[in-house]
Amino acid sequence: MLYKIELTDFFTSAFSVDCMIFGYEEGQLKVLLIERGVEPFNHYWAIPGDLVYPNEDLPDAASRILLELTGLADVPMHQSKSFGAPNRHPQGRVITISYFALIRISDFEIKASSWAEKAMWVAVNDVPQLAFDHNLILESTYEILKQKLNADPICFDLLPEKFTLMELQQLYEYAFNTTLDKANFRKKLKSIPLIQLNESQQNVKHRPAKLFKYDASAYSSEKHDSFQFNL
Amino acid sequence: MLYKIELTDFFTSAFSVDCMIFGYEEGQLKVLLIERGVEPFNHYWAIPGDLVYPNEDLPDAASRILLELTGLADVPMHQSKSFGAPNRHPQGRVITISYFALIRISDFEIKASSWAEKAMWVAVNDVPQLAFDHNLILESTYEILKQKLNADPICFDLLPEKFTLMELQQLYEYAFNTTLDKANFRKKLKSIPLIQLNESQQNVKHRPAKLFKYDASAYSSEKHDSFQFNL
DNA sequence: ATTACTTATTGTAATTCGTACAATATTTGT
DNA sequence: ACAAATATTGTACGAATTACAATAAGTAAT
Repeated sequence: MLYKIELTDFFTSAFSVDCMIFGYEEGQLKVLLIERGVEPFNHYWAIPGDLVYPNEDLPDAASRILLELTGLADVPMHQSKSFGAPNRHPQGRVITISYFALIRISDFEIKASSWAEKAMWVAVNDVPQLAFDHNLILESTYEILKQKLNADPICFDLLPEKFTLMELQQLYEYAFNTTLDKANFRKKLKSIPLIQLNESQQNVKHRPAKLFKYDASAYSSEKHDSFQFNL
Repeated sequence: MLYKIELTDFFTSAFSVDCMIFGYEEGQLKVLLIERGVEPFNHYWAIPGDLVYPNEDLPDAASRILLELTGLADVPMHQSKSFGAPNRHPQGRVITISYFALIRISDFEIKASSWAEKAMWVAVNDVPQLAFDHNLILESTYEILKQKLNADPICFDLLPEKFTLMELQQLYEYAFNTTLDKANFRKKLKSIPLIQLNESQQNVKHRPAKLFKYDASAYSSEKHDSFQFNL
């Protein structure tokens, strides 16, 4: 640098959090978007997010902002990545820390408020051009989600509490854009604690499938070596 | 909030990057630390890191700061996690984005400069109390490193260019604190493009092992399905 | 040169896991 | 009762994993 920078020159930035909320509905993975009602990017669709208060912790900010913009409360979020290109925000230097969560769409009611004009679930494969660098954030966070889907049994956060094995399989087929063998998929599930209920699918024109529940407490009481050494 | 916050109230924060540089030497995984020569936390050991210039991109800042403090240049870094507790920095609100890299210790010369009094390689299992929340950052980044070691062939960034299979095995045994069967370890390596050289270990009091090289270009020209579906 | 010693490297057998199908079972609707 | 549709289970084969054992190839002392 050619001139001396004072410490106070550094304290001229802001940061935001962006909350990518994933849900699964009608056989599609969807993400919750809002329509902005303020400048910049007025009337653009965007990932719900806003500036963090100067004294607010990041997870608290994520919860507050998600609630203010979309009405969603009590959604446990995970940190994703941070984005800090100098010109990503037209009003100044703003770094954003992105968070994500998986929820059951039917368990929540979304309601746009504050400066969000609308809130809507959009299929991840059908997302329009978004405000700021939000398309980049979305792509990047979707990759992280897929990694997690592969490593941890978080798929059950997306499905209804009672689900058929076929629904579970279709979620994976959709997320990874692949097809899986029914019989072999079920063999893989042997390692997961699923409880078969005495209930069946309703209103189908053929043999109904049994409904299952995921036994989260049984899973967490097992040991799960993360070490697999795949190279 | 009980009072109105102006937009300018948000632009009162700063952010930093912290660079966790991992190396492997004498059978130990080590991390590069500096001794601070400034307040706050004067004379504490710390992860090399500093405030980002208001117009600087994050990866550029990481490279600049690592060079200024430790003399390391041309080290490709990956983003780790971000830390933003409101009181993590005593002089104001500072969010830090942590980066990490793996290097061959012998390929670089470290030289403390700027406000770094010293720079030193420290075994990850022998790290003292650090400045700020750097112990937390270190633990968290070490976990991410282990994940990556398991998923990608990045172990070769830590080893010398020519290595024995036993050295490779010991790196994994050390990183994951486990023991592995020699014969079975080698079978796993069948899926990795290794080139056996016409050279052997030197100066050992027993049968010397053959030296190998990793063929990075062969690996990158192969297909590597990330989808494994472990649940 | 011969031999003991130490570690490198390869081999084997039993078992489990992954994969591609095929077969059977159970419900709906005619 | 029977066809239609999907659920669920089974089988067979090869690949991968695991726990050992056996062999090979150097060093160092006799």
